[in-house]
Amino acid sequence: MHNKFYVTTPIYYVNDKPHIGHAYATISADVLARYHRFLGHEVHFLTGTDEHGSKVAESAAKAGQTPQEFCDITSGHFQMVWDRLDISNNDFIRTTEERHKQGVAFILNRLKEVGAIYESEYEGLYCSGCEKFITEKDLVSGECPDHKKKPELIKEKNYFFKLSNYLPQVEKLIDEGKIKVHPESRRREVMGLFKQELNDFSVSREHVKWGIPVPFDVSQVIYVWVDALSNYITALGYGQADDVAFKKFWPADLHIIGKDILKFHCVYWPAMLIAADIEVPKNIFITGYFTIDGQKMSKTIGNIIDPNELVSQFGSDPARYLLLCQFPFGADGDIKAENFVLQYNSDLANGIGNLVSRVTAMAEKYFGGAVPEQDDELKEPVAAIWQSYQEGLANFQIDKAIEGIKKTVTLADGYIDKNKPWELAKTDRAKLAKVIYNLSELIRHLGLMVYPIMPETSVKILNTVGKADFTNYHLSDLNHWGLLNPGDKINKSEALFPRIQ
RNA sequence: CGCGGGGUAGAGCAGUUGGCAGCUCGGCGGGCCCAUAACCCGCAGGUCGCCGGUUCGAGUCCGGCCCCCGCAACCA
Repeated sequence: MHNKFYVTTPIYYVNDKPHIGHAYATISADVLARYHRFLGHEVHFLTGTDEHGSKVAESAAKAGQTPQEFCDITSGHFQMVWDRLDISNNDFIRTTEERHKQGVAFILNRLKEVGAIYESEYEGLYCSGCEKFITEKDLVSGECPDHKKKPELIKEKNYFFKLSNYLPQVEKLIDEGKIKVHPESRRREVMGLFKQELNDFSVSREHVKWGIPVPFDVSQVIYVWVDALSNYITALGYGQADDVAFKKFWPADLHIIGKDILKFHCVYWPAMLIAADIEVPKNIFITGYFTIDGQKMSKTIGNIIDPNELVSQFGSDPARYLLLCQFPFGADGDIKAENFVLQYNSDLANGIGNLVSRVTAMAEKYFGGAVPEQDDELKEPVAAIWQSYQEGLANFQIDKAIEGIKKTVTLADGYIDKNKPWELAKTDRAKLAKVIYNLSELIRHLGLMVYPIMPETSVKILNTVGKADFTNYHLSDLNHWGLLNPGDKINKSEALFPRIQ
């Protein structure tokens, strides 16, 4: 079963609008999904929205909507932006869907049956104005700042998950690499968590109304983590009548997550799966965080960038590229909004776009748009680039793929400058034919490399050399040298990425 | 002393086992004229967060300190 690939993004909380952090995680998953499809693997790519909890209910009330109406609208924002970004997900799970509710109820029952869940009491400060528990830190001179009331100390009955029972097994799985946590620095962070106190966690709430009822106690609602994490299997049909997809695709080959939810995915989730006797995910990749102009992204600072704006300004492919090229996959990085224009112009317009334009223009000008005789002068360097490109993506290093694309462009520009085709046109037609062949074939490779990251551009590039129809091929059929044949038609490319300003 | 990540050129980042500090963008100067005023070559720019230690030699190893970030409001 090594030719399937199941990749997930976090499910995004609907109490927020999509921002570039969400987009970064989702685009990354999309790149890997597209790459694996291109390898010929059977890919299942899941994303979705997390829709329960008191915050959602509050926001809905503020907006004068029912929680479900509110969720429909905000979940729609995510679906729309993924559509605009050409995200190729196979499924979109919403935690308010019936299939998910069924699956979660099944899981909770199962955890109860195996004795992983026990009843206990949660004690906390409760504000009747907020209708929720608040912490001491929230208090202003002993009162709830929103309602100017003293919260009462109350106890509520809750169900808890016996995390401690499973911690040694989870630690062992991660230590032995059965669950691979990437990058390495994050793996160390997770191993550090086991040395600290990790408490059993509550899986239900009595006062929250907007949620999935606990199947064995309807006075309670299932609390966030069991609800949210389970999406990765409920979407595949786990706990439902039709679980074919679950049998086929689980365990996940890759969960992509943000660092804020590392503990839940690397500790709680495997523990729940072990308790329920379900296989654990193979890889968990923690993405870095953007800071903007050195500052953390936040609503209060107001520096949040809407991915829709990027698409409107640059188009879908460039938006994808610009987000991915900021820093190595897995690292944090700072960005400046003004840099997007600079990078667009240098990498895309001057780099990829201009190269395709100059090569196809020369092919047309010197050989009437037909591929001249074959040659393999650039065969070796291209093979080397492919190797690091593929090794990189096999380890989820999207930055290596981008590096390969840049190297290919640099190789081609340098090759043109070295050989000066405009001089060969006057002095040495035979040599010119070889140079143009090498460049045309190189463009074809560039088109293939670009595919996972910029799918539309890939087709445009491959169209110029008449090789855009690759639906029935795998990458391994296409990424070796010499597939362009003498006489193949080359079409002069229009500007792929018009310069901005 | 809670745990973990990080501080390297104007900006964003690489730096494997300690051995002449690199990449991309931006700036400056040259070249070219096929191409989207694009491309190629060269130059400038760094007390590698601070202090101390080990060493023939430290961005890298050790100790201490400062600052930023995540775990821990909203949130990938």
